[in-house]
Amino acid sequence: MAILTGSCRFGLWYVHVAWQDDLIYRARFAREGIPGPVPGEILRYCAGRSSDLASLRSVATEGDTTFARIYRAVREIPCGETATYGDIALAVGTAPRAVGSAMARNPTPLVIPCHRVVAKTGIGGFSPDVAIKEALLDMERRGKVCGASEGRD
DNA sequence: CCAGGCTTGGAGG
DNA sequence: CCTCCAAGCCTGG
Repeated sequence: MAILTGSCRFGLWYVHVAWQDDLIYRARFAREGIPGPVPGEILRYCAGRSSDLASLRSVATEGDTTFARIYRAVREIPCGETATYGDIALAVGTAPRAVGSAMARNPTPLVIPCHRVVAKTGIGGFSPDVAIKEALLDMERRGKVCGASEGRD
């Protein structure tokens, strides 16, 4: 079966996803949408409904490179919570700056919740727009999207 | 090899 | 409180 591509809306943005079953190859935020399906969990998450992004896998966590280890550590941050670049660096055994680089190049945002990694003093950065990060964190803090899709509400 | 990145902590005004 | 500066780590060109 071939890799699927599609997008779904998130506020003023669209999330483009390249995937196959529960494995995500690529995700990115863009101004325009493209036709095609996205995984149900991502669809529900973007709609602000109960979902479980942790059930999805990312190609970014494969291998034993420093970046892969960073992505695995980031993936363990619970929905609704945050960790600093320094926290992740300490856990992985690298420097905060390296964590920042890894987040900036995260090939699968959402699946690798780089939006939950904040600076020690502030929210930190997020491309293409830090407003997306704020929206995601705000949404998670309200608990609506956290947890398996048990529907309800 | 070198620039640059979603950092951080310390020095100094 | 704010600006400036260097240490430190990794990846892509």
